[in-house]
Amino acid sequence: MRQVDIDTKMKFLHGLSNKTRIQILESIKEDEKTVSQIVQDINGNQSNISQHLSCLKGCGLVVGRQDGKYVYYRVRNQLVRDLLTMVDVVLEDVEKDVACCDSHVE
Amino acid sequence: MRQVDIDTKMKFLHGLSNKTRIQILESIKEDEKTVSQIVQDINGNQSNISQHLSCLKGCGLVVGRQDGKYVYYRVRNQLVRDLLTMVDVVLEDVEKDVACCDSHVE
DNA sequence: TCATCATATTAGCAATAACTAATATGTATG
DNA sequence: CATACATATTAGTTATTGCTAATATGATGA
Repeated sequence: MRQVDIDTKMKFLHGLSNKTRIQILESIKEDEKTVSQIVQDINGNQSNISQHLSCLKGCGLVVGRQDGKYVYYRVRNQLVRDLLTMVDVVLEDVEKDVACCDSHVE
Repeated sequence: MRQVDIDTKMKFLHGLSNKTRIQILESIKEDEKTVSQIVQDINGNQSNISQHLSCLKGCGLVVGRQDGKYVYYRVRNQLVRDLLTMVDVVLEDVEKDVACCDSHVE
């Protein structure tokens, strides 16, 4: 396996480290949305969401396209979608594992 | 797909949001190590590494076992290992994608 | 071209997180 | 039971991040 540059990797993972950003990703995981739709969707602040979208774009997690006065954002591709799904799957597994097996260690 | 609690998810993802923690995970991805081995391995500070290990344990990403005066840490299980691998895979794909297709958008 | 609407950017403040040094806990061994 | 060593915890400081409000940019259409 090739070695991925750690700083590039951190920049990428940084995209997943904030609640609002995760909410955005969940919101647009299946279909693209305009900024204002996202703002409504997750009940956020326009400036804030815009900044987070810019961050997510910088991380490569989402892409945007302008259509008239709207900008539509979507998750970059299926692989990124798969990664998001995998996070949920692994988390669920870990939760189960912790519940049953870590009790005596705590 | 079941809806994962967002705050639980954030706690989990927080484990992946720091460079030192990622270095730790990479260091113990294949085989377990003691705290001091990890400290050496990534050239870190004992207190700092210990705190990060505690964080990673809290996130469910790693587990520790005491053996005499040593504590061995390892990545929790194969699924977590797979997730770490997947991050690298997706990142690599995104990098390639950005390099070839996002230039005119930047 | 002016007014309006969608989005982006900036600046300043508030909240979190990370780091270091010092100290505490706990395990082994003479 | 005293000493040494491995790890954990705490406290204080610094650095990073996120938020909000205000303003700027850029597109549309009267």
